[in-house]
Amino acid sequence: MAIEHWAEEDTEMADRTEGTSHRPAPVHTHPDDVPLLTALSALADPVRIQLVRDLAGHPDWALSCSNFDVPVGRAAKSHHFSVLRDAGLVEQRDQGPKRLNRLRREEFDARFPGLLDLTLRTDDTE
Amino acid sequence: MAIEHWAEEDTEMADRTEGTSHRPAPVHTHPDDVPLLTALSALADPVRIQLVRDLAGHPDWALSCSNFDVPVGRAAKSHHFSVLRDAGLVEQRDQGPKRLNRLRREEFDARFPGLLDLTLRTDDTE
DNA sequence: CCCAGTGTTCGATGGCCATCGTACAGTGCT
DNA sequence: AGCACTGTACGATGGCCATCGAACACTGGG
Repeated sequence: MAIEHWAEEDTEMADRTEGTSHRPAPVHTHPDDVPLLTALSALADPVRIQLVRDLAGHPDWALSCSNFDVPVGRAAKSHHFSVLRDAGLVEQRDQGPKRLNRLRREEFDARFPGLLDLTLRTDDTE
Repeated sequence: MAIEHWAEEDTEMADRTEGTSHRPAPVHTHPDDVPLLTALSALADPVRIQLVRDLAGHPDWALSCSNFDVPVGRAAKSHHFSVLRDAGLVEQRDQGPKRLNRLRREEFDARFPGLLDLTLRTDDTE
């Protein structure tokens, strides 16, 4: 299960409609291949929760990584997106120099029913 | 929100200046007072997941701490139960030298709908 | 009263992880 | 070409946390 249909390789050339990328494509993990512990660990971080929530508040592919307003530097932010990809929470697509993001709502919810909704709608009163 | 109703009764000793128990009662946190991040962090640990699952497989108050078969020493186990208490996942009650446990299913589920069920029934394929 | 069983606390340790700064690599624009 | 922008890779660092061993505290029973 969980077929990665992404296969993009550093093909030397050929003009493509939109795909000619000499840049390593982001590695994705399908939610079906994600252990529960990985999913929980991914969401057990304040910055990543904020990223997910922010992402949920915008249309798919609307936000590039730099558009997220989190109190960490670029390096850490990049790391967090990597974690979110590995947890099957985020899908990324390159467009120009930017890396657009999409929350994998349905796929993730199919694997971990309710977890994403919980993360999005729980009001953190403390 | 979250009233702790602690009226443990059965101690015979009439003379109670303040609980004849000479042992510090376990400190509990009601799920309503638990931030999402705390709940997720509590469950983002393999040993604690195992504890919760094991607990769910037995009737309330059926298991004392030593009855759980996890690959850690007593000290670490005690620490894990402390974390679970702070996350509103476990309630403990002293009986003799033992400390009996109960999974706070309904209260926790009311605060984080689906999270506990998810933890209990997700099959970890890897 | 001692003892065995149970659980907590303490200090120490090792490892993992979030973060930073910097350097580097692609991309598009002028 | 050069440049600004975007994101990643790398090494280092600091902190948090899971774990252990040992010491301690409480309980009930012989």
